[in-house]
Amino acid sequence: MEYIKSVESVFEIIAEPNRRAILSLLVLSQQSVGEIERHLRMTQPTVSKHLRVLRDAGFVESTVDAQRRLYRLKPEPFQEVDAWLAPFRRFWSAHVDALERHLDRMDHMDQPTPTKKKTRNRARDKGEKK
Amino acid sequence: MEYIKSVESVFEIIAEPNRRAILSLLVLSQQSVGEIERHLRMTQPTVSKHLRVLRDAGFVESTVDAQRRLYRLKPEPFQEVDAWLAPFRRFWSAHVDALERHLDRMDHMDQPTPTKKKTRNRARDKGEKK
DNA sequence: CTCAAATATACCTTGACACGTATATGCTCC
DNA sequence: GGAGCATATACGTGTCAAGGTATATTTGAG
Repeated sequence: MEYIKSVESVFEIIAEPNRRAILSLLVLSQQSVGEIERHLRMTQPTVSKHLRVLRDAGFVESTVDAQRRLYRLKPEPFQEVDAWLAPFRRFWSAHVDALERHLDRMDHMDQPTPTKKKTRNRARDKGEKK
Repeated sequence: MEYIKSVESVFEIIAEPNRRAILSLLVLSQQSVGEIERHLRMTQPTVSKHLRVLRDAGFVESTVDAQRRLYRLKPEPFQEVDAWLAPFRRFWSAHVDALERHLDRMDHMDQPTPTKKKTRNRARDKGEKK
């Protein structure tokens, strides 16, 4: 009966690490399946399947070049992510401002530590692993 | 052997629709578990479990208020998503610009329409930050 | 100390999905 | 038209996460 596959949300698409890797590669320039395969060390079927998902979700499109297919990014889904992020961005920028003010105040207190002025190491916070 | 649960990426966290709903609710104001439960029509264990995941991932933090726990957002993980999006943002804004140039050219072809010159709706523009 | 309310966790079941191997389809060149 | 490369799909398998129900934990009230 083939139910409509129900377009999964863009978030489920980018939740997969290999798909994010493909997208990050394609942002540099368009690539063929084989090139992606070699760059990312994935098997060919895996690449093809992820590309299928990405194409169905509108993240990429392809053109035919002889036997190759060249894949390139499409902007819309990224804008969707960005749009979702917008309300939170307003929220967090307030926080960052507060944090920076706080840290600036700390800078004046003491600490001759060789902390490179501008390069506050954020990035992580909880003790994640790697 | 209990492998380390390996902090899952922020993308896997926000891939879950209920979790995105919780986040969207919390961006308005902090909420107790019960309030979230009622607003979103989810069972209490489901809410608690998602909050646990969100807390472990650093998306939220909680404070105790009598028997209630009040949950509120934390900004860091959102910034992580935003950072990932950055390269693509450069990419897609180029596309939007191209589209705008295209549309501007169309404007000149005919149409004495009083199209407000400068105000093509750009929505994004990334360079926010007052 | 006991009860009740609010929240957290345990256990189980189910379904989705990512991967690998094998195979099908498509395109080019001879 | 057949050989060979590039890409797509089918199928079987294992893993893992999400939800439900039941229960534990914490806190406040009396």
